[in-house]
Amino acid sequence: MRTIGEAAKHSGVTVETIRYYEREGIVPEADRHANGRRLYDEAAIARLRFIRRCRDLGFTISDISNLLDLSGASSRSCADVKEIGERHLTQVRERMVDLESLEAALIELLRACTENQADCPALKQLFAD
Amino acid sequence: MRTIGEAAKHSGVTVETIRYYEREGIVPEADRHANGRRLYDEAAIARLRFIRRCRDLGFTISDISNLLDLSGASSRSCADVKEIGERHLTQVRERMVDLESLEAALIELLRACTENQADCPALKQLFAD
DNA sequence: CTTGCATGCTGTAGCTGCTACAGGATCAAG
DNA sequence: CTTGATCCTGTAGCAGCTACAGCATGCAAG
Repeated sequence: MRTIGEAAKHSGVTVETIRYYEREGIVPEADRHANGRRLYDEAAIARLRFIRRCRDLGFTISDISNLLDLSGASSRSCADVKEIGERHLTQVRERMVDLESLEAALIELLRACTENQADCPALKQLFAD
Repeated sequence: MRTIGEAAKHSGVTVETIRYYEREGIVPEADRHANGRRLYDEAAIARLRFIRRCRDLGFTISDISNLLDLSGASSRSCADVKEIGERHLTQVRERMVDLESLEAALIELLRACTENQADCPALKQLFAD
């Protein structure tokens, strides 16, 4: 059984964030030592690491809660995981498309804005009726 | 001089958001009618429209404040605008790169996860040491 | 045995950029 | 005069943490 600091090191989740996850019910309440300090076994640390990886993959906390539930359930879990993952993948791709049009718009905005002119064409465009 | 509702319609910024911008000092305090209601002239509405367009381009409120300041200043403003714009463009491109590796990681994660198996390979991978 | 630093605890406020009320006043039309 | 739209202020909520304050405890060095 490890302290919260060690759990943080082994999971890649900060101490503050671990406590936040517990407060929000994203992970179950940790066991406590007689002195009141939290204690983490390997399963609890694996759960934190799992959350960390999911966050790195951009999943929402809500999705992660569902994934954690599925990891407990046995039946159909692979299909459900796949569904959550593909929905997220779709959202990632939508964001990429958004960023591409953003990029194009920014390039277009700054195109005319090359000289050290007082009357900036970019500002003019943004202020136009 | 228009009411806040009309300013909202003409600028594309909602009534609530206009009040929020004022509260936060992002736009100057609006003039008031004798009855206490806010009044907006064309310049104020153009400012709101400007903010709206900048937000659509993904600029932060902090950048937008700077851009608004520059639109008042005369000297060097085009070079400064260009700098803010290009810094933002760089960030947009960084986010695109991030999303691309996210996409790749998600595809890889879900690759093995095709069958309706009970022991989901994706979950297994996320839980691994 | 003491000193002092690291770590732990709870509780609360802040970040970004809004959005959504509650609870009331006022206006404009029928 | 009534009704419904619009306005006002003030406050709380969203996501997902992060950063304290203010205190208690543990552990190693001297």
